[in-house]
Parts: sequence; C-alpha cells; structure tokens
Amino acid sequence: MTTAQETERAADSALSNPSAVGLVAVIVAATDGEPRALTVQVGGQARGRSDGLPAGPLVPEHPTLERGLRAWVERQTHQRLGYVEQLYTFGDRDRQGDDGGGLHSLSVAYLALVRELRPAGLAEAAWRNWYHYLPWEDWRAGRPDSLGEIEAKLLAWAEGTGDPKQRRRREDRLGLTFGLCGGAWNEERVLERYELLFEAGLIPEAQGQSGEARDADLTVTGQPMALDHRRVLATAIGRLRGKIKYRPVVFELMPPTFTLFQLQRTVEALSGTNLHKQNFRRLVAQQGLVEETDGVTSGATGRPARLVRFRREVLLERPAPGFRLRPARRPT
Amino acid sequence: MTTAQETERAADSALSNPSAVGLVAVIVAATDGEPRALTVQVGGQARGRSDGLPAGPLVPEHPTLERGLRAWVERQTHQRLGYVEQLYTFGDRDRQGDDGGGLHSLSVAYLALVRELRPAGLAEAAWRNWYHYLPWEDWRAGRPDSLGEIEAKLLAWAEGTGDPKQRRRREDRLGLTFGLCGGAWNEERVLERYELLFEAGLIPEAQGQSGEARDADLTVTGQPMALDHRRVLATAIGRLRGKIKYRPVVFELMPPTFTLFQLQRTVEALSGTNLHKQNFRRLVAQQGLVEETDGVTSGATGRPARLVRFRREVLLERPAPGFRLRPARRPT
DNA sequence: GGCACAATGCTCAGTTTGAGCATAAGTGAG
DNA sequence: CTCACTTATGCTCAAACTGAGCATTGTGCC
Repeated sequence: MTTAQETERAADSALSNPSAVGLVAVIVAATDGEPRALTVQVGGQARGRSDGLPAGPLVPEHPTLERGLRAWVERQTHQRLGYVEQLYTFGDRDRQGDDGGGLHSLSVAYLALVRELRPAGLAEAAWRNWYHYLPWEDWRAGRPDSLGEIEAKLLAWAEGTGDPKQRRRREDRLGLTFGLCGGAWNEERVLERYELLFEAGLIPEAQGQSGEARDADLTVTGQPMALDHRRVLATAIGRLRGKIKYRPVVFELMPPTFTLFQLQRTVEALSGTNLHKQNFRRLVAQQGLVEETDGVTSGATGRPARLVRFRREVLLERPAPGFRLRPARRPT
Repeated sequence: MTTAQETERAADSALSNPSAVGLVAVIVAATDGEPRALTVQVGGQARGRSDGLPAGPLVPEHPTLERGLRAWVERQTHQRLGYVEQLYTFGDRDRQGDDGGGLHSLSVAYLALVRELRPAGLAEAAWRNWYHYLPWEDWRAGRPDSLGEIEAKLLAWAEGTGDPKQRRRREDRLGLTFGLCGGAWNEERVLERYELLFEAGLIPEAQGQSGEARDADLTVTGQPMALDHRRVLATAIGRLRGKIKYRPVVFELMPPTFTLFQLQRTVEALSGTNLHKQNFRRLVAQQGLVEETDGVTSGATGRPARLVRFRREVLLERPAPGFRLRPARRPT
C-alpha cells in the first residue's frame, strides 16, 4: 500500500464513528402463483412476538458484504440463494426506536430470490404471502376493497391540515402514489405508498406498538412487522417490480421447466396486476426469453401446456430483456 | 416503546459488531454540455496526492442518513443539493486496502445533483469532467479511440486463461459489457465495465498504486482516483443513465429556463451518446416535460431558440416521465 | 361423440419509433 | 443588401410495436 493510501485510510477512519451495523434480508420465493417472503418470529415473551425479516450481524470474515450475506442466510435457513442484490441501507433514525444514543445503527438490506420453497429451515421461520403485510398492493383480483377505507383515511389526513399549501401537497402525493385525485396507480411505488401511510398514522409500527394490531386492521392496513421491516419489504417489492421489466430476474423464482402460464402467474404475483395472456406470450416469444422442451403438462383440465425453460443466451443478446407490464383490463 | 421492541432491539444490537461507517458523495453538475463531478484532493505529501470524492464521517446528529449528508455537503462545499439518492453501500473488502482487522469499514455512497456550478467551495475541491476518469464511457464523438487498445488488452486477458470454460465465460462478459464478440454497447453497464477492467488488471488502483499512472494510461484507462472512488463514480453514472429514462431528474441539473437543445446536450452528456434532435424534441413535447416561456436566446449564431422550463405537473400526470434514449446513428 | 376448459394461433387498428426532408429565422461577410 | 451559413423547428412516412379480441386446437370427462 502506498503512503498516500495509508494516509487517506487513516484520515478516513479518523473521521468515522463506530456504528452498529446489521444485515436484513428479504428472501423471496413464488409458489402456486403467490409471492412469499421468508419471515421469522422476533421479540420477547411479553406483549407477544411479531413477524420480522431474517436479520443478523455483519460477519467480518467474509470478503464482501454480499458473500457474507449469502453464507449467513444459507447457513441459517438452508436455502440456496440464487439472485442477490443490495437493496438499501437504512439508518437508525429512519427506523423507529430512536434511543437517543450517539451510536448510529445501520441496516444493510438485501433482496434475494430463491427457486425452491423448502419448509423454511429455521424452526421459527415461515414463508408468508407478502400481501399479508401490504394488502393494498395486490390488484390481481381487481382494486382491493380495503383501498376504500384507506383512501378515506388518507383524504381525511390530507384535509386535516390547516395550511392550505401543505394540504395541496398532501393531495398531490395521494394522487401520485395511490392514484387518488385523478392519478393512476403505479405498481412500482410500493415504498412511497407505505411511507405515506406511515406518515398518515395508519401504520401501527409508527406508534411503537409493533406487536399490537386490532384484527380489523389486518385486512385493511395489513399485518405489522417488527421494527421497520415492513418498510424494508416495501422497498424490496418496489425494486423487484421495477426490475422484472428490464431484467429476466423472474426466472430465478421458477423451477427448471415451467409453462408460459405459470410464468405469467409469477410475474402477476410480483407485480400485483393481471396481464393479457396472449400478449404476454407474444412478448416472451419475441424477446426469446424461453425455449421449448419436449415436455408437456398433464393431469390438469384443459389442453396440456408445453413446458419451456429459460434461455440463458438472452442475457448475451438483448440489452434489457424483461417484461413490460401492461395490465389487462379484463381478468384474463 | 414496547417490551417486545426493547427485547428485539437489544438482540439486534448484541448481534452487531461495531464498524467504521463513512459517507461518500458523487455530486454531479452539468455545464456547457459536460458532465462534471465534484472532486477533492486526498492523500499525504509523499508519492503525490490523488483525486477523490468528497467523503466524511457519519454524522449522528441528523435524523436520517440523507439529511445528514445534505447538511454535511452543504456546509463543506456551499453547494445547495437538489436531488439526492442513496447509491450503494460499499463494504471494506470490496474496497481495496484490506488491512485484515476485524473491524468492517462501510461507505454509504450518495448521488446528488446540483443545478449551479459554483467555484467549488473548498479550496481543494474542483469540478472535473467525469469522462476524465472513465474515458471509454463517452461515445458522443463516436466510439472512443481508446477502446481499441482496451479491447485488445481485454481479449488478451480472456485468452490468458487455461481453463476453456472460464475463458468462454470471460468472453461472454466482454460481449455483454463492452459489446465485444457481437454484443451491443449498453450505456448503463458502467459499473460492470469498470469491474471487468479492474479484474483484468487494467485499473491502476487494483495494484494499490492509486497515486501513480503512466501518462499513456490517462487517455486509455482514465485518471485514477483514491481508494475505490472510481468504482463509486461508475456506480453513480450507471444509476443516473438508467434513471433519466424514466424519471425527469435531468431537470435538477438545468437552469430555470433553457433551450431544448441545451437539454438534449445535457442528456447526451450523461448518457454518453448522441440523440436524434428532431425525435428528441418530439419526445419531450409528447411527454409534456416542458412548457414554453416567452424568452428566446440571442447573440449566438443561428436561429434563436425558445426558452422553456420544466413542467412540474408531469410529476403528477405521467407514470414514468423520462427520456428513452435511442442513440442517433449520425452525429445530429 | 359432445362438452367444458385451457393453450395456442392469428388479425387488426391505433401508436410509437427511427430517419430524413423541408422551411424558418437569425448572424456575419462581401 | 444579399448571400452563405448556422441553428431551430415543422412535417412526413414506413416499419415496428401495442392493446384487444376472435378463432382454433388438444385433453379429460360424461
């Protein structure tokens, strides 16, 4: 190492305060057309435990953050991680539970996609449908009923400001994120929606009562999670919904061979919208994302479907292979 | 705070090791049709100093990481930050200068866009054209000459493996990132290209000689930077190139009013490619990204151009306003 | 065989793109 | 004052892409 570097590193270190740093992982699978995240039970015995995401320490033995995460998750959950990407680094005060100490606490969050859905390794771990935590994000069966109540509360929150300027701004945000006031629903704005609900006081975690939730809320504002883990989950979903449009990451969730309709169901599960079947197939075919095998499905009702597999070569051919998601008006 | 939460937090902290955490900022401006990043001089007197990005400690006084960054940058550089987004968190071993200690060192990197280009505040700070550090990324004047030499070296590196399987994989990566072997150039893969060059040993920083570089290299593999700052810069450029396609972030770099051609030049500067002028205007008009003012340019040669301003309302209207960049074959 | 059901094939009008031609409105030289 | 030159802006046109829906093909079941 050169002298210049040593000096630089010293200066760098001198400037930094030590902080507590942890990892959080959103481990995603999709089976039976449902998007699932791996959750664990966290919290003590008092006031009940609550769902959380797998989280742990930064393991210094590993050469890179990502490799450390892989090793840690694979050991803990016996899941083989396919695709891994860094999501976001959450700071202490962004999170709740600000204890006022001078020590910052960071969480480096990762998104991981796994192909198979094993019984979830850890005793306390479980695969949960992610819309359990964010029910308003699932538009596959049409606009969720719960959105009516949510919107009413959000509008009340927007009205509840004295300052007309701030009120205007709040209404704009509602339009932008929830499609109120003439805006359109954009399935990628998962995090923005969550944060708006948080600000509007509709998220129990905001009041520091993470373990608690009246049953009524569960279907409207969803199941709470420990700490800021729902925010992390929202970040993951938003990122994934964006990514499938220009990268073939969905295939990380599929078995080796699958039918085009299963693929469509998975994409729909992630994006929370329905797609036009024929056009979806056309898109997949045009992009050359899959190649046929000689297998077909059997047993189910209806005409058997051809089994296909991911065509790895697209990675080398197309600049941005993925699915542009145009939601279908009609159910199918 | 509930008991459950306290327990959770305690568990969380117990799991975490203290680490040294710092911030790094890529502060971007665009003036005269050139993309610029704010750089500082780092390093001691021996072996010369080298360019680096503004970096500093995590400041615990601030409620969120982003706000802390804003305050810190604005105090240091007297730049008013417009758009700010978190880029990536770089771990110690990803970086160079692994000192083997058990203490992890993280850098949380941010991307910031600033509108005006002041004389750069700090004495040691300077605005530098970012292609100075990554010259192969600038295709505005056609394919950079230096790419010839780079490709030759990369191919040699790929050939240089005994294992034919690994060699195949390396060639695939070359095709994917540099458009060799029949691939196409994708302007977003800035980081992947940098990392490939790094692995291939074409980046002086890799050998821990950051301050050193033969003059010949400067035009071929670019000016080195301290530590892993070039990697951070590459991450920023890649992110920005992606973002302008679906978010109107370019306007954060523009003065209050500007001409369509200035806008085009800025987009071209960021993306490193040329665009078809008439189609660019059509796109901007269709998307309703700007509105006319009644000003026009004067003094310059040629027909005066109408001055326009950013139409903030698009943020509320369009789902993903931005520029889809279709490079023009011909210069204009 | 006939029916229900899902898979797959195909059409068609309306947009969006890529590329280029044509015209307008200034400046500076002669 | 006019011409040459330069940049801005308007407009066209074929090709490709989209959104939507109709039609046909295989299977299991009665």
